[in-house]
Amino acid sequence: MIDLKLAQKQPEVVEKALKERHSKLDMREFRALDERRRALLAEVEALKGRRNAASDEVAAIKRAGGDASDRFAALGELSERIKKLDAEVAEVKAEEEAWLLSVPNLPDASVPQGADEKENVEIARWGTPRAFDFPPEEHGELGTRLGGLDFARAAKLTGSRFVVERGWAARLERALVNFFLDQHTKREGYIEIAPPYMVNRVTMTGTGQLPKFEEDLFKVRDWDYYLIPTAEVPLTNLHAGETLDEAELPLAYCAATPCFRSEAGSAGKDTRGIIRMHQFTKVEMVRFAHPDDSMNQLELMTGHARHLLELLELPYRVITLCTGDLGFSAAKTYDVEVWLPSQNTYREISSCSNCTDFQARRANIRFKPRGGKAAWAHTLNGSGLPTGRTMAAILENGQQKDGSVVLPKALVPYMDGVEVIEPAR
RNA sequence: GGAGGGGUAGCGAAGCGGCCGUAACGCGCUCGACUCGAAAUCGAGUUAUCGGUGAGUAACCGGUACGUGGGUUCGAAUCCCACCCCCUCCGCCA
Repeated sequence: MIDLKLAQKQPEVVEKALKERHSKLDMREFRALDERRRALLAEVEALKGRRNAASDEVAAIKRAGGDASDRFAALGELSERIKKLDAEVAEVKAEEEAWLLSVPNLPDASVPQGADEKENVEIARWGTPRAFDFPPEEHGELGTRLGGLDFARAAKLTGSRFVVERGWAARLERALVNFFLDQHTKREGYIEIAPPYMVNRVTMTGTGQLPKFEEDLFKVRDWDYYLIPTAEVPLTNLHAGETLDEAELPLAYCAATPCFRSEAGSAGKDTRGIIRMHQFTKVEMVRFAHPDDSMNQLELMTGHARHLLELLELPYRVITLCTGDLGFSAAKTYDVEVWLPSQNTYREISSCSNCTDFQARRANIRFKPRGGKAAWAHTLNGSGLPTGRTMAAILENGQQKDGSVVLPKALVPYMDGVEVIEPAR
């Protein structure tokens, strides 16, 4: 949520941000609601002031042993008017709140201007895509041929956009989770969390998935619970409603969880392989930072995601999302894209964002300097990394002419010494 | 699922329908006194949020908040209803 005061006092700043993001929201709607709310509030507060004063008088009379019942009729009428006005204020306030909740975060000044993903800016590249002397096989086919991925049975069990992993693939999944978590917890100082995979509506609202993106979520029937689309949701909300000690910052968490996404609106996209599933496993990094330090923290955290790909010997590039392509909660986002030989292109494998105070304001996450006043903390999140897309990249980049796959050396200890996945015979 | 107890400031906790929300009391925290310094002791201070006036995140005036949402009442932390969470016990269960 953006700052109410900012919208009231510097509407031009919000207006500019909305324009940069190519949003259709109109500040005039907000202005009308805000003015109406304040007018109603002034009116009802004056009436309440009168009621309070009168109540004090009644109390004084009663204490003195007098009879104040002749005042009750007029006061009752006053209370009725207050009740009606209160209801009106609540209605307008709810509308105003809904409007504010639908406003995306303000892009950071360093974010490049642009309308859509075509105007994202590449800022770094690592590794060289391998030259193949045979046509590289797509990872879904490859994984199926090697007996690790089973889309047919997943479709039988559930439906499309699910996969069954068998043998080496299931083992590789577990190896990747352990490898990622070990890097984060042992080398980079993240605290490992095992959170709930279902959260309530308030939690989903805190990180910005609700109310706007309900159709992207799986909802639990008869409960106000949702399956998490990413561990960002429970991790960021860990400190919802809390005031952190400034000395604790930056605070870093990581978690490996399944992620559930309805993928509404992406019908027909990425239908092959395991790039876009309804369920996938991801290790997520979340950081709570001091406002003055959060942009440094974004660089640091993006570095953690990049380092994993370097250890896995997977070529990648990093892009800065332009204003038009930024996610709802983010002020600045780096996407890390891994090389996929079968598609002859880089595909997103990690998205690292600084949400500044946008989620903190929704979820009420603050920090307090010693002796100072509490302020909104900044929250950041990034993938580090999803197992599925990483597995896709490992399979495609490591494939050999003989149909086998050579695994990255860093994973061998996690695979009980297995270096190559051989075709079954 | 059943029975009972509870939810009030950073924490613990008191609170006969009006004199209790700048919320008793205790702890903590901040500042000061004492001290070479510290501890102990003593003194002072210490809720958040919204609206108005205002250049002001200063000051002043007012509103709101006792888990959440309703209700009763001239007036609710206090009475009634529903829901949420925590604790104890019972049942069921991986």
